[in-house]
Amino acid sequence: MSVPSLRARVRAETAEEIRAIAKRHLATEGANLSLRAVARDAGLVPSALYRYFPSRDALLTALITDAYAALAASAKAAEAAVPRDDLRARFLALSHGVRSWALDHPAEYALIYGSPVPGYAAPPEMVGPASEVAVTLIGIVFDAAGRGLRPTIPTRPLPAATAADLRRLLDKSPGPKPAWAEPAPESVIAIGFTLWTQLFGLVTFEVFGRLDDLIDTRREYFEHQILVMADLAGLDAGPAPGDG
Amino acid sequence: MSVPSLRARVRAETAEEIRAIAKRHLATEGANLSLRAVARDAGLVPSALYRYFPSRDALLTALITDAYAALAASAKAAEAAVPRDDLRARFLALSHGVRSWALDHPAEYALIYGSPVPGYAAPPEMVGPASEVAVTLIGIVFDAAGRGLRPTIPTRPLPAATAADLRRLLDKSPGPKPAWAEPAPESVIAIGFTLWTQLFGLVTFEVFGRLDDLIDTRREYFEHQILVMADLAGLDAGPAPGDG
DNA sequence: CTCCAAAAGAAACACTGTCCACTTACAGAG
DNA sequence: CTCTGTAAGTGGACAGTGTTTCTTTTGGAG
Repeated sequence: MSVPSLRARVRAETAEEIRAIAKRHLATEGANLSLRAVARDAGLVPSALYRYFPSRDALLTALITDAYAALAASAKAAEAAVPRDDLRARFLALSHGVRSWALDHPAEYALIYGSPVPGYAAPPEMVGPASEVAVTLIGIVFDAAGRGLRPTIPTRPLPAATAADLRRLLDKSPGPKPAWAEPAPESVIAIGFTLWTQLFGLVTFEVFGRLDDLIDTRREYFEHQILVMADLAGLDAGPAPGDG
Repeated sequence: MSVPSLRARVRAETAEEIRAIAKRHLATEGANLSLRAVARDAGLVPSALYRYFPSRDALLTALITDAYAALAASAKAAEAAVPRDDLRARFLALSHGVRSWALDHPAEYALIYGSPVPGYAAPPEMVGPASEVAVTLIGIVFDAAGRGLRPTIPTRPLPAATAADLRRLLDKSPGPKPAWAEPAPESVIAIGFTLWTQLFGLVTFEVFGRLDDLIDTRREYFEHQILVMADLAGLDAGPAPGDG
């Protein structure tokens, strides 16, 4: 079992090629992915595809997994390339990372952030990849809170029930707990959710054409709206370089 | 031509029944609407349906039009039931109107705010119904600006190009122009777009299941996030009643 | 070399949207 | 009233789909 057999390797290769072809079809044809068409392009008979994916939905699921991973990779790479002190720049980079991947892969983006597919229920192992961007974003607002940055708006008190929801979420998540007491971590998460919603709202509107005939300067508009949210959350540049 | 002929009346009736059946199918089956299944339920042979809708996409378009109208009706009715002085309550009512309709009609909501259908391009006569909610929302922030309400955050200057976009939009829109000079109407529109994006971002996340296992107290969470945006925009209750 | 299991193929089934030729039924003209 | 043109509805076909079953080929292990 040390080295995978030739059969196993060529099998993995074929599966990978099928995924690639399916992604190409998705990009050109749109959401209606035809199993038979990708089989044709793969030089296979339709039923042969069932040796690799038990159903069309399974192939779709594989593409969804890949899409989540690729989106998160784009977003996290952009965010990681920025000095960690500069909270505002980290949020901006993360946002642009999400947006640019989405614009480059609109069909795949629609697959993960568009209408849920009818009978499809996300397998439990998908919640990780699916929430990577949100987790990274929450990490930024947590860092900000840890550094004493405060929202520019007086923090609106959370409804008690929702605060309990968010606290439960915090307790369930791994990693060290926040060390500060003020503001309450729940309200920091709530602000993170605000940014998260706005970020994907902006991207979804742009990718799905809701800005057509309204906004021509897409990138400027996006950046402006993101910066407004950074203002709202009180995300600010860190101390001048050479301070630590 | 004064009174429609019997043939015309029964024809309109049949078309309406087809739409109703299609909506029922949409609600139960999800997005994959089968023309043949609709025809079966209507007691018709599949090809007979083509006397009423030239294609499946045309039927879909009819449903989309209805959905836009119904959503706008729900939102505007809720908004209109609130004293016009109370900008915050108007925004809150509009938001709840959008949310409750979306939750009651998730499949129809997905049709209009989910992934765009592959080959489909919205006909020009759809831009009106499609933007009714946004127009109403912009109306609220305009009213607020006219009454001297200001965002709680210092207004971030718009990028010049985007400001031009928004000004063009304002010039193109009918109705009286805003009478105040400060803040610039463009930045008021920009704030309206912020609220618009957040509103539909919140609703879409909830309807599409992105809040599953995260937030149980959906309504409280939604209202909190909406109120945060009202805070941001500086929407406030009007003067005490009996002031005008 | 033999044998077995994996991979690929062939064919069928039940669907789908769409088109075409044909029949039926009705509204209006003479 | 009859005649006629048009609209509505029927039946059948076509190409395409996802999926299953059975069969054939083929590659690797003993």
